[in-house]
Amino acid sequence: MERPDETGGGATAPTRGREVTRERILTSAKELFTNEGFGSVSSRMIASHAGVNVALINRYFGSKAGLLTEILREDGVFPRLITDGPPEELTRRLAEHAVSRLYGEGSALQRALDHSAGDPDLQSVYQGRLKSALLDPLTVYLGRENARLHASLVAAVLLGLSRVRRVEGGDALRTSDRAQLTERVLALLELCLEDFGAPDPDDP
Amino acid sequence: MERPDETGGGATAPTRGREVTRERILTSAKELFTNEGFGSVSSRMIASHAGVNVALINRYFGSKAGLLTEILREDGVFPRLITDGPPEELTRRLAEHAVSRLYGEGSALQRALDHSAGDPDLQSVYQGRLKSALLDPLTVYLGRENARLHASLVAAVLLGLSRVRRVEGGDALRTSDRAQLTERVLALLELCLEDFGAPDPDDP
DNA sequence: TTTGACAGGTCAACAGCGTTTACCTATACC
DNA sequence: GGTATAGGTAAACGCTGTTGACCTGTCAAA
Repeated sequence: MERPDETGGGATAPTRGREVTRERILTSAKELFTNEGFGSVSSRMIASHAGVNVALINRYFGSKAGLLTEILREDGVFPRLITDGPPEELTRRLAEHAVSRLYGEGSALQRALDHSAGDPDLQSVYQGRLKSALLDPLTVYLGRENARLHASLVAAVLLGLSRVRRVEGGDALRTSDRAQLTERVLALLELCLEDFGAPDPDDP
Repeated sequence: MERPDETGGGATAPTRGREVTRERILTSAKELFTNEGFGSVSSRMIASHAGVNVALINRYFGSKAGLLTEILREDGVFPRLITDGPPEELTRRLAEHAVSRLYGEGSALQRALDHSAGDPDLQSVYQGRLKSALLDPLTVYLGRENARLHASLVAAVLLGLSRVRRVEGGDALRTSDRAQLTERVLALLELCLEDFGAPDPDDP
């Protein structure tokens, strides 16, 4: 289990071994997924890019989808977005993040994977991720009646935006003034979170 | 040992022939895609269900994705939703349609294909369809400044809802009163269409 | 009636995929 | 030195969508 390499005193980086191989695969997969998308990159491509045998992908990650899950596990921007910062600015944080994604900012990996969303093999990965990275923390964070429903509406707006961007290439959603767009998305999110049956709190 | 086809004078339905075979494939594919989704249904499954040779799918439709394109070509609910009815009720029509989809109503085929959205092979099919069935007609229909942007926002909300439903299984989005949900979606859509820079018309 | 053309259908193969199985090999410990 | 074992390998499995070569039945002209 332990790495006898460093305990032995030798400082040379090993080119084999569990951790090294895992890392090689992760790095190559991340790079290839980013540039080509999940569906277009085969296990054999990843393996050969990593200089590693194909079978090792399944040995270490169970499956190609498992490899992606592992990659995504490290990179959770939404939970931080939700909890980091004052609650009254939650919607603004989310809106600005969504708009920045429309403008092609944000993680290249994320963009590539948005592009691959819907692959049958990724279905469950994406479902789990949407839940664990957005719906669940947001539901908990809201912690009020119908929290899940409000969270789902917010998620719908956020996901819908990135989906339309994918189809439209972002052109249509970028024609207008960015600040205006941000405000509009902000308003949409706030409308999602508004209590049911309650009148507009700004308009008593 | 079939009898001579209608050209021979007989009125009996032929079991072979270009149109018959095409129709058999289309029918089987529609049924299988509806029940299993695009990605889970193989060409060979379609062929055997239709009682037809696999190669004929590619002969008549070019590819499996081409077959799906042909199926979708006939079924355009959104263009009708947009143009059929008074303009002032457009958002209500869209909202009610979206909510009915959340409740599992509407075309089973559509639901199944939502479920398969994102398959790499379907990417272009879906992009074309979203444009031709929703974005383009809506843009034309709005026909005002920033029409494309407003249409994109509407599309984002609609697509986002169906996507979250897919992930959540529709549970979260159905917990509340349906009428309330419809009103909320309606409000979201109206907010999408609201002119930029214009103040709330209900609140002069 | 014979011939030829040709649309429609069949079959087997191709290259690729993700994944699994059986095997080898180099290292670590007794 | 012997041996257990983690790490790595090669070859296959069953599947996919797709293709090209080959039949076959029907029709039209000779």
